[in-house]
Amino acid sequence: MAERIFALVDCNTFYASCERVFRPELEGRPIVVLSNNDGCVVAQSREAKNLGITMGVPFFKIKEMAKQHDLHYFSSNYQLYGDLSQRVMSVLQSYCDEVEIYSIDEAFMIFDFYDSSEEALLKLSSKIKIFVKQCTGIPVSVGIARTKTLAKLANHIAKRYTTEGVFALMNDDTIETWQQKLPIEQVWGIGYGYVKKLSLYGISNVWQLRNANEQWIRKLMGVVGLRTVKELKGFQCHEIDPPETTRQNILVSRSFPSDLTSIDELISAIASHTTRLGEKLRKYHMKTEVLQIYLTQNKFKVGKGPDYHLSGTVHLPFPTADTGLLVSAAVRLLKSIFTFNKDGYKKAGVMALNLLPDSIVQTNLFADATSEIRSQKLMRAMDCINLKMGKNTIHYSTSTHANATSAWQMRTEWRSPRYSTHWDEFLTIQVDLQDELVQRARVKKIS
DNA sequence: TCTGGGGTCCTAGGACCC
DNA sequence: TCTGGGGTCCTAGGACCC
Repeated sequence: MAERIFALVDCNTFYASCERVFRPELEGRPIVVLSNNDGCVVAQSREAKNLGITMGVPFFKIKEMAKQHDLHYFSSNYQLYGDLSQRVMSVLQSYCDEVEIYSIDEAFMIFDFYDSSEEALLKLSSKIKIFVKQCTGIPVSVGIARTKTLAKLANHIAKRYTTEGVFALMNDDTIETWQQKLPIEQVWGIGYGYVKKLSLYGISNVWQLRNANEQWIRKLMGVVGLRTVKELKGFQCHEIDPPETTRQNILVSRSFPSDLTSIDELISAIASHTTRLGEKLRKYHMKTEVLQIYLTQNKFKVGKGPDYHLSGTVHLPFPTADTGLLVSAAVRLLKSIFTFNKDGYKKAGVMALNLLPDSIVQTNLFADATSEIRSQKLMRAMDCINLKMGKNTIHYSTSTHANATSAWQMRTEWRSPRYSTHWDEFLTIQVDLQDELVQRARVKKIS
């Protein structure tokens, strides 16, 4: 039986790389990608990181710098990133059956049917790296180890400390050297809170964390933390998650460009979020029984005392993915929890809990079967039309409430074209054909 | 003027039941 | 009214991830 080895393939500065695929002249130049509303930086190219631009920094704070350093900035273009991500993943899947797509830009693979010498593993990784780049234009790094946590660490080393972009944390000496060298915040599962807590006990590098007393870790960080420590020692606690893992919750939330005080605006926003939620439910073939909504105040406004955080939950009479039913329930719920607050609300969210696959859902005893069928037909028709003609071509009027402006709608000023998913945004290359033909004719004559 | 969105897992505590 | 053990379900909140 071959040894089980994990590889983590991670795209380098993924969003920035996606933008570069279609703008190759930006190779080597600093790029950032902005969050919704063009609020803050969510992704930076290596060159932008070198300028000191960090994840999460508000865009207005670096606008001056952008001018000075010829920084290129983009609004997020999730359709483009999502499409390129799928292409990368399908290349990986051509190499092995066990691929866990962990996020939009990374995936775990199992290498157990290969020769498990370090040399062979590195060779294979390089091959994958080159092939992904050839097929998609996206550069990736590969980390290899016996546990997921170590593979993550190996990937970090591959990215930061090697020119090849592949690295194996397999033999004990290498593991010790790097664990001594790297700070604990590089470990998967150790975030800001634990870094602070652990530093109180003098634990700052990975080697110290790995050698900490397990019972003490269990008390301080729970079973999750204990698993992390065991994985750092090479004991495998995490498996590859099967691809059909179904999600448990679906959330749609957005911040608004400005604070909203009017309930009409909020109704319109909640209705629109709920519409998205319905689309997602149907896309995943799920229904929901429980709907939760929340409103939050602007956390950056100071001196406001306790956070205004309104939330409410409603149990639906039966599981559904019908936008009409969901919207009316959400709006009723909003009206019942809404309290006026002069500073307004900055963000609203709608969440579906207790998800059920639509195949096994029993229809409500009291609902007649025909209305269920009608609802399904209507939703299918709406989804089809909106897919073909564009988002919101057909929608419930609540989401464009009569008294509401569109003050809550998102800003995306600098979005690049959706090159690979929209017919009218394809990359066009202009070639003067006449000229080209004349040139060729000349060459022919001469030869 | 301008500060993201979407998830997971685990734990503690309260309500309620036998 | 008090006493005890054991269990389930739900919710809120804390930690993390990308």
